[in-house]
Amino acid sequence: MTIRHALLALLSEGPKHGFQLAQDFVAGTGEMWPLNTGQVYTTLQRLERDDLVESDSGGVEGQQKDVRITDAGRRELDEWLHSPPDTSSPPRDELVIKMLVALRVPGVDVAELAQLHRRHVIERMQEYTRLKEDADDRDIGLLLVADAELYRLEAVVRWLDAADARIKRLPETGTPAFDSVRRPQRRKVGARR
Amino acid sequence: MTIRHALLALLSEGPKHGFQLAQDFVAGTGEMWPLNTGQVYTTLQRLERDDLVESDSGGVEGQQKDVRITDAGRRELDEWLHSPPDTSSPPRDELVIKMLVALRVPGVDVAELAQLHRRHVIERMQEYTRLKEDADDRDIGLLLVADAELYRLEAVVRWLDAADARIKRLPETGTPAFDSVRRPQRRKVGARR
DNA sequence: CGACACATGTAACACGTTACATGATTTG
DNA sequence: CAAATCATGTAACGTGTTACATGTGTCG
Repeated sequence: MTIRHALLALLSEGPKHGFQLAQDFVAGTGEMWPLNTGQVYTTLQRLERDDLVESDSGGVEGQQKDVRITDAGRRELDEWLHSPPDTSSPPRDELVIKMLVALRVPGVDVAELAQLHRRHVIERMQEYTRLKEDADDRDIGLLLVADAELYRLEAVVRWLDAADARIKRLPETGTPAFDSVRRPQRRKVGARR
Repeated sequence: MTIRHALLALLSEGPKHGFQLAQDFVAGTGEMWPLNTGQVYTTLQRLERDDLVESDSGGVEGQQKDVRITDAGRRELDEWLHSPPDTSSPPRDELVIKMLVALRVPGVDVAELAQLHRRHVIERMQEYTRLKEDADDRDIGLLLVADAELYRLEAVVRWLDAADARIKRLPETGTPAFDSVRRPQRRKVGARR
């Protein structure tokens, strides 16, 4: 749903054609987030199907075709801008799942894994820091995206450290495989939502 | 690719059938991440197609069918566990995109938007904090997931504040629509990767 | 002319989600 | 018996990704 609404937002500036939308999007993120041009057209088709945009129907094929946002599109955009992402359950984080399941894989040193990933994250933080230093101060898109990634990665490092501490505090180091395979499903009381 | 490998990990403990995998996954996250049972079966099909797992072929239909991980599956799992998520470009963050494009939507008060989202995030942080307080100390899955979400949300708050500051520091408050529609595409030099 | 940017699209595929259909087994 | 749980699956849909095919305009 992200690209969809982003295109809507870019169209709220005024009518554009597909190629320009793709470029505007990529340029707007300081080239941090690439976007395949082809995807723009498929997304535009869906937007048009849902009456959120309209285009110069008929016209010459192969020529540039201006796309306009509709009133319904403006309403949809406004709602999206003001709605918080995903109130239900927290987003599935690949690294979190990785560490979680690693606990159950026989023969894996989880603490070592945590350190491995920690090093990777630190390296990437350094990359983004360098990138910000070299960046044009006016490229607000790049700066905001780099900021976001830096804060996010910092949080990952903190979590890895906290997770490492939690795991070391764990009592049972015995093989969990035996338990888990045979143990009947325990019943949870008061599951949330 | 996340579920796929998570199932592989759970199967490395020993042979299981689909339903049990689904339950193990959900229980392993302290019920934080739901998983539709149906998806497990489709994912298992793909895993079997790729020779990462094998099952008791033929057997009685409708009965529980044990699935085993293969050697190739073990190698794949090990590689996944040790590889850092997505080195190429930073993950697309919906909130970041939202704020980025909001800058270009006429008639939107971006600072106000930032505060709106900030409040939402703070509320969710409080929820997860409460959840952790009420949780069973032994439910390592729930604790780790809640930790991850808390650190993540904290980073979001920091970013929102930083973004707000950056935006207020911006010089041009004039209508950007005019520029952007007419201005020819500027050329970026030295685009990264 | 040839390369390159501009411009529009399609095809195939992977992944995830929801909803639904179907039965077997257990238990109040 | 009826309801809940266990268990396996399919169908439809949305979104995203990569790769490809096709053509126009411009400029050295």
